[in-house]
Amino acid sequence: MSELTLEDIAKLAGVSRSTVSRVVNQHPNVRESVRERVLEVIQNTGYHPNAAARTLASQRSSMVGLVLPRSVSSFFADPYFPRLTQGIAQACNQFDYTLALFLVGTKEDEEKIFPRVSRNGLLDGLLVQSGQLGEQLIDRLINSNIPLVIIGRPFQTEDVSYIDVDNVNAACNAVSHLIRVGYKRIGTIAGVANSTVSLDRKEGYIRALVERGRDIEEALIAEGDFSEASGYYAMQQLMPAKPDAVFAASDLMAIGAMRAAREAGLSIPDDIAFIGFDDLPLATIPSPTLTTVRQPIYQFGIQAVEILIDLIENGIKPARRCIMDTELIIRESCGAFRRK
Amino acid sequence: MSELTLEDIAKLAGVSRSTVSRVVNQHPNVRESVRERVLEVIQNTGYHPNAAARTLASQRSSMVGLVLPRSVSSFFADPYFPRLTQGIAQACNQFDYTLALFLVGTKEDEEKIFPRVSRNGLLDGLLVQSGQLGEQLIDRLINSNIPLVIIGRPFQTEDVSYIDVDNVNAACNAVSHLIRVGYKRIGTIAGVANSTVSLDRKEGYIRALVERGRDIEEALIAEGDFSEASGYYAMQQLMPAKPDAVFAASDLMAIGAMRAAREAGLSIPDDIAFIGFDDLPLATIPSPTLTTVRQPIYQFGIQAVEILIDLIENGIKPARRCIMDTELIIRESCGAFRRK
DNA sequence: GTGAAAGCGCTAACAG
DNA sequence: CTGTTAGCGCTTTCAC
Repeated sequence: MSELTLEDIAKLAGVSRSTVSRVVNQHPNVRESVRERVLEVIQNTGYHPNAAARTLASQRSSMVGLVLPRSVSSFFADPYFPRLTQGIAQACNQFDYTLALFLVGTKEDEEKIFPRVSRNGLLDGLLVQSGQLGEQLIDRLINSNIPLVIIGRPFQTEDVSYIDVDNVNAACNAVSHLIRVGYKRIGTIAGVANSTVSLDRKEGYIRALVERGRDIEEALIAEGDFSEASGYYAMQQLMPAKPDAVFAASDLMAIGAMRAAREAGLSIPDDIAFIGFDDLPLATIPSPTLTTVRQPIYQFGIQAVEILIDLIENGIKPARRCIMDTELIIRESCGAFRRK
Repeated sequence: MSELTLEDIAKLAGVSRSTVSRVVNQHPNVRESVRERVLEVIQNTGYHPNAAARTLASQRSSMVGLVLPRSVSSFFADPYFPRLTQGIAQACNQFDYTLALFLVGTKEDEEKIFPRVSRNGLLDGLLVQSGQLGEQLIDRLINSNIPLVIIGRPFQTEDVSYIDVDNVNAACNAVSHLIRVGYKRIGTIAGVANSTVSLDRKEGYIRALVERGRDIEEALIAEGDFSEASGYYAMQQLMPAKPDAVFAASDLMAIGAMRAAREAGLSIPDDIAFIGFDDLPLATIPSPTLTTVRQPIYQFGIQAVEILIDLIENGIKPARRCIMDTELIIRESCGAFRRK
């Protein structure tokens, strides 16, 4: 089919190239009759403007990139990322942007990818999942001055646009709920310590206990990597401290922890209660179903894109911030329905 | 930083634009000393060629698209897709291609996306997940003559490059295994009927039974949509027919079915055995662990990209085909370890 | 409202 | 081996 150019269409419609360009770009200054004629030719020929030429001339590609850094790529096992990606892709469709996906596995990948994500790289803007410590990619990107939205609170927050949930409060609420229901020895399975999410959720856990005058016991704090398996192992570590409730920093870890508890002969939530974080669809599958902190993951993706497009179209200063709400979804695993 | 052009670098290095271009593109015809000098300037300035200009001039973008059509987008809940995407992204990194991701949710999305994925759309080639009936997008794409690799056997197979596993054989082997272990009333939970995967796996199920002279009972055949929940419901439908083994067309459905069986008070694999398909990481989590047909999902992605690049660089004729091997992974749920 | 003309930054013959 | 010269297909002033 087509290898048609603007010039060809212009000739066929009996107008100049500029006029066709105006029609294509919905520019107002075109006589209605002319517009119709041109549109018809475009229809009939199945013409589509050449994206590269357009990008070169207009300095706009209508493409944004999503960068999922090193530590994250393996997390692709966590439904969180597909869901986030889906929200982002959905928003891109809606706003007529194309989404480029960069999974950064290694330091080497990072080098390779850099030219493609920095200015001149065919991208109008960038979404970067972060919150990792020592993410030097982020610093380079910030310096390169490309519109950039960080997903998850970054360590350095000056002059950076980002979107996040209030992890501290969310975690604090979840743990407070456990206290309210009557649990005494509440443990937590935190995420890897080099990320803001993990730190914030752990801080929320601590805050809830401190607010009620409870002691913080190191033996009641374990660490996982957000995976099911890590939740399972973390729970085994917690066991000797005899927790009667556990707040896990992700649903997957909560589910792994429940598995460990069940294997150890504990009954949920009578012997031990659990609360997770995310509210993935699979939270409703185990029995008992999982009480968890709902994050609006999909909305998160949509928002991120909206902010990015704002940055692209209206300049990157001042930095935009967006903190989204969470909600404690009470199901069976926290014992609220039984103990009360 | 940089808004530098080839021209600038040329001036700084005291050579012509073409020479710089040659250096950048690793063209051999450059004197070593000159190359070094140019390279140094590039280093110092942090110059990166403008991708749009390059694409326009060379008619190559080094970008490929991955299209996940309508029916599939919701399936993003199935770890299969993230895993596949990961393989593809990995291969793209390796071969220095950028990956554009298109999640087609609605018919409307399809229209919007079309210009961006057809010729002129900034993409050198396309990977399309398919095997759906009535995927008219595919036909349009084939006609548009863009290098295209279909992931999953498409309905129309003439002149199309695709990559798939031998689903018929794989399913047949799985079911034969159940027969060998001694199960008598083997049911299946098939996928939605409008896809080649579902059809092929169901055919394999039937073939295995027929080969052993067994009857096909409609009441032992249920249908799901590959999700956990659909496996759960399909199992409930199967229950009245009293199957003593079930082959499910996906791990997720197998897990859902096992949940239903357990709730009905059946013990696995003593009362009823299960085999899944995919071998997702979560197949090892339930107890008993899930026997399943392993697909090399990640490798699948890598292969697909390799074929696509071959198509891009060496022309799209003749169509390439690639059928990958599967492997039956025997764990606990099929009862092989107990019954024998 | 419309056309002519000048690039956007790069690649790729073609001479030399 | 290197520089000169055309474009790639489109957007965007600037006149008319």
